[in-house]
Amino acid sequence: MKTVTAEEISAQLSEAVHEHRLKPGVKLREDEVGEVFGVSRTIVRQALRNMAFGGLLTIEKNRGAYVSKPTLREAHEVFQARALLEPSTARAAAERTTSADILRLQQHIEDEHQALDQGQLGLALKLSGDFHLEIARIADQQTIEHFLKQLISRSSLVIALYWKRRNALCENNTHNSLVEALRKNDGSAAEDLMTGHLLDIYSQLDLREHEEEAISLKDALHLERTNY
Amino acid sequence: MKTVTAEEISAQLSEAVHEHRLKPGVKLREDEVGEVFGVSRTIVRQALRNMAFGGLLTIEKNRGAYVSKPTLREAHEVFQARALLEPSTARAAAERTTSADILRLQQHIEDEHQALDQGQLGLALKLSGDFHLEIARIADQQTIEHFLKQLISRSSLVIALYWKRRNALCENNTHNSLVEALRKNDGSAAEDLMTGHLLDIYSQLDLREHEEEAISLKDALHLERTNY
DNA sequence: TGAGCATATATTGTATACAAAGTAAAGATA
DNA sequence: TATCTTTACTTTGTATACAATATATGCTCA
Repeated sequence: MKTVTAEEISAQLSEAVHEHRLKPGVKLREDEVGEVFGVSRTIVRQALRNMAFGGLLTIEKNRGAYVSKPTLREAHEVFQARALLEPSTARAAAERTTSADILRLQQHIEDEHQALDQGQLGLALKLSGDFHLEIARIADQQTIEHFLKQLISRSSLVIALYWKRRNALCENNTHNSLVEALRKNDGSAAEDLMTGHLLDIYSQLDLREHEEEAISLKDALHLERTNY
Repeated sequence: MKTVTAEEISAQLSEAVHEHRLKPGVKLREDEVGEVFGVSRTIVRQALRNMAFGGLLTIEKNRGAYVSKPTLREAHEVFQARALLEPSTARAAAERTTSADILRLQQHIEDEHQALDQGQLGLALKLSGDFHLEIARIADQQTIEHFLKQLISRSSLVIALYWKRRNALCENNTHNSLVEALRKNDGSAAEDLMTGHLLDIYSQLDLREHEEEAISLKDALHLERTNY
């Protein structure tokens, strides 16, 4: 009988968050998670703490672990950080891309399209993120890849909260253009395309100030009462 | 009686690593650490895992936690990542720097000089790192600051392993110039100075291939015997 | 009723006990 | 003497028990 490690648990949970099967604000009880994976709370707690370190979960003392709800400020920061890391990484990748890499990237894009056609929005989102990670892998930059993994996960949370048009994930050719630039080993083009691509995503978010969410239902009802 | 948290332990251990009181390769036994801080292994393990996530420690299954020994490759990657993050951050900081910030930075530099004068190389190194973090704080970029914290810690490991001149930490005016650029809210200058500063540190590392370290003393003796 | 309080339950936090793996020391054999 | 094996010991890995805290439920009293 194979024993499940904390890393495997956090990987699976992260994937679920990334695919929006676990939405921001959802609580992850230690017992519950432990039962699902057949391990004790000891292991679960390791997994949850790891995820919290990457910003995917927020652990409130004595209250538990919740899927993070990035604030507007965090949303901005995540994309600002990506804007610093990814374009240069794309440039570096372009100079090292092999034909095997191209095949893999094209497969990625294909999978993504297929997921979209089948209405699996979450899966498509996950694959789209993996595409970006793949570029960091090609650039052979493990440290940046490590950071990017966290940023892309958090991007997924941002998208869950702030995406403008909920139902229409627009078809996008940028990934294809990027692959083409990589294939031609054109670093400058890859860098520029990545910069534009990130701005594109960023601009599709609704990052205006939202009215503060009601603290509780009770308070919300109070509010209504005073207003009428 | 105040109870010590995992975060406090990892903070203290990180500081010790940063100041080269704990050198690369040193093992941190759970019992030992727990005794020092007066907590059980449960808490210690949390602290150690957190540090491992940031790359400061390396945990080998069933063998324990060791202060990381960055490879040459990792050394390069750390400074490449810093080169992507820090210049832009310095620029952003310049546009938001207040006179209070300037005072704090100048205090930092003064403390650093004092530490150097007193021969406290480790402390000086730590303060120098904090200077860089302070700039990220001024830029008001928590996400980047979080990453930078990890990168700067790892830089300290890199310096411990690959610094060219062991005994002479050269006096350096770049930090002063940077403060001056920030004071004048001159973003371009700050960005350029930071770029140069990082290259400067980078160039003072001996990042050529070292001969592979002997696996063990025993093997080393074997080698000698066959050579003579 | 409804607010405040007391009790009960559920959930997380920490320490400890035991299991599993690694390490070192002593002894056996060639 | 050198290598291999066995044994004892040390250290880490995991589960569990208990403590502390938070949440929910029911009760009292205005």
